[in-house]
Amino acid sequence: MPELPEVETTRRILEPHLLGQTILRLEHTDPARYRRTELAEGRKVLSTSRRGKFILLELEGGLEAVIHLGMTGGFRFTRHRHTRLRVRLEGETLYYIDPRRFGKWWVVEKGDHDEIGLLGRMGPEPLSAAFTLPAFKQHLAQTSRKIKEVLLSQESVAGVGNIYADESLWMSRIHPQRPASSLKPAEIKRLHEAIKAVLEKAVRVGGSTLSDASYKQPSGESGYFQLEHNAYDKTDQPCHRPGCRGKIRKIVVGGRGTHFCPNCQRL
DNA sequence: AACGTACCCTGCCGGC
DNA sequence: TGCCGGCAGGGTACGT
Repeated sequence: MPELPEVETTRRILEPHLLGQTILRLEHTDPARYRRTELAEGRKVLSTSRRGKFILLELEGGLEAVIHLGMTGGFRFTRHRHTRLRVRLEGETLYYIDPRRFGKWWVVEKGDHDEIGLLGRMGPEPLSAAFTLPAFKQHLAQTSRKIKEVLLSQESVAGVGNIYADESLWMSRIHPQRPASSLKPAEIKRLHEAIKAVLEKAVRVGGSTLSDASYKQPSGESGYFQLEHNAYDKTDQPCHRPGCRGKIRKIVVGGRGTHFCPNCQRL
């Protein structure tokens, strides 16, 4: 589900439930996926943050819980059939759900991310000042990989997944299969701005809840960005760009379903 | 370095 | 109605 806007929405909703609270127990039966969670027990949550698609909880005692939601991970405030882990707090229980079990938890010494390789090589946060046009330009110049694959790799910019890659490329009128190093300065500038605009808007409306509803906010409420999608999941529908007579097509890029307008996103 | 493929899992949808 | 293949927001580990 969860790309940057969904993860950030989740973090914002959880934060007031966690700050200053003691994690009494983290109950689960899968120590391979949810690692060293016993170290968090009995400790207070000092702060919450997000890096790309990871949620980070700073804990007492110099520890940190790192959570990746995978494809179908999320939280609920009430019991749920796909509960994989229960977070017992002083006054309530949070239910971590994950039907496909691609999500993972780690409890580590704060900042010790050796075990989580992606965290170490992840690019800048797209909604922070660290995501500069010159740095983005330089990253893209270094590789001939397809631009969509580069966006999904997390290494040039953090937190962009399949939906927001398609939406950003549509907005900037760039074909998903263009070699990254072939993008012209004006195109990179459009893409840089599109990534920020798309993610900002999506965060503002609580992310995307698709028809299968695998992502919802912890209360069960939907996000609303799916109403603003222009490419993702719009196969065969007319392109929304004013004056464009194209029709959204679906292809496979980097093994992922990819939606784009062949008329205004040319190879 | 750049691809391709398989894999980790479960649920849902469309076609037959 | 029922079965079955295909597909899904992510990421890793292989091979060539």
